[in-house]
Amino acid sequence: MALPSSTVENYLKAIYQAETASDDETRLVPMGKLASALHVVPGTATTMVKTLAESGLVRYEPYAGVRLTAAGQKLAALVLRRHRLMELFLVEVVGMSWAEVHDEAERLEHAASDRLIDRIDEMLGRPAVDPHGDPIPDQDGAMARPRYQTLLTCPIDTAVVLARVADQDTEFLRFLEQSHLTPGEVIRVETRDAAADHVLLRGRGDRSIVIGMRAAAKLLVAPPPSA
Amino acid sequence: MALPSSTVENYLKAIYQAETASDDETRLVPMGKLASALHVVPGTATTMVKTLAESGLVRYEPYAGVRLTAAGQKLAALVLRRHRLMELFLVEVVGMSWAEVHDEAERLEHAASDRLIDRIDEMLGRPAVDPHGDPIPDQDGAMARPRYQTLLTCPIDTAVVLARVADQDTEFLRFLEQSHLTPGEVIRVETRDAAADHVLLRGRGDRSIVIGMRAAAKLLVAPPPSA
DNA sequence: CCGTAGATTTTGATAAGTCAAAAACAATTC
DNA sequence: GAATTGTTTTTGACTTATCAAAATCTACGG
Repeated sequence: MALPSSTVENYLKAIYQAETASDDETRLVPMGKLASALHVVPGTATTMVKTLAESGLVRYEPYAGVRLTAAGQKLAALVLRRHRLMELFLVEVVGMSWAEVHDEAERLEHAASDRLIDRIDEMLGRPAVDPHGDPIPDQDGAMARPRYQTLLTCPIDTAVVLARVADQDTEFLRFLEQSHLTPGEVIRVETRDAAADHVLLRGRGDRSIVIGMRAAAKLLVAPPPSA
Repeated sequence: MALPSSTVENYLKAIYQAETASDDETRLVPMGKLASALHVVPGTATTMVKTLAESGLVRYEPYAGVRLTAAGQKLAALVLRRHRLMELFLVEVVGMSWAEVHDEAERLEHAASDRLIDRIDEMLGRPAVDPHGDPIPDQDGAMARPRYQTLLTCPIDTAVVLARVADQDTEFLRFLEQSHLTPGEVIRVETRDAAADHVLLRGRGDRSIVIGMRAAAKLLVAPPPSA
């Protein structure tokens, strides 16, 4: 089979991410979701998904949605691998900002050869996660899938380690960077106020930070290593 | 004007390189040359060149050929800049082989942002030439254009410095690498034999190397620095 | 100046992606 | 269970880039 175009790669990646972002991962990804993730009109997504189904990369159920096959999952994971290794490389080696590497990697992931990616993997010491804490699949597409709590669900007044940021928006990442809310930081939730839609954090140097609940849900945390 | 597609970038680059490779740079590049450089049929090149002409990037004279306008030249030079900086980066920072970076850069040059390219330029200390000795244009598209002799034209039995290799074929480059015929090496032409179509060189460690005249013409040399 | 060889242009098709808008469907709500 | 609302699919069209093959042009030799 011919190598997938970057359009195909982007569809597979989007389906993969929609599947894993869902509460119930066995649910089909609806066309509307997929279309808006890819910034195309729904009809375009339908057409493309039908051709992906013919290639055996997805299973498509009309009016219901789409799901990756095993082959599609593997390909999607390898795209994510390229993307995440590239992001980490751009941060660690090239010295680009945490906040801006996503868009760059979004294009480079389709241009880099497997050889280059493996070389980067080696240079970085076969890392497990990218700069946002997203896990990096291995050459076979296998990837650790730790289940984290979020700042909305973790215990109050207990130290936790920020493990992963589930958003790639440049402005949001810049804000987090300035607030020292990057993976590895130890923080504590002091209060949550559903009515006010906010979460009050105590961060590095006892700095206090208030973020909205939507933002808090995007910050994934783990118990501190020594606890 | 919208950003040029990578196809447009490749056409401009090919025209640029055909122009500068020509003895008389004022001559138009014929369609056949351009088409074969890009691995397309001549009719495709004609069609594309006409649309480039409408964008003001080339001047096209039917049945005669094509030439870059000032705007086209600048764009082409910036593509070469991206390509050559990327090649040097892949060799110096990523540790890829001299012989294999060309194809990789061929794809990455269309995906890398100006920001990334400038960062790479800075990391490498604003280098003047790429790993093959090809000059690197600056941000404005300006580039030094030294005129070198070749191993066919340089004086016999005189030390010269290998300055540039005018060929990107991986196999050829691998051969040169193994023969220590890379930019910077000091070598000497011992004999040339037109009938036998060969040139006898004395390279590093007095190693003697015989290459054909076609290959010799691709090795550009300069007088040694201290001579 | 005529004919021909070789290059170039034209013409008609094709493939990949995409959109706009009409048609069809699913799922509620009354 | 019929109507309405919101998705989804279909249809027809468009863009970019390409090829195959026919038509045309240029330049050269006689």
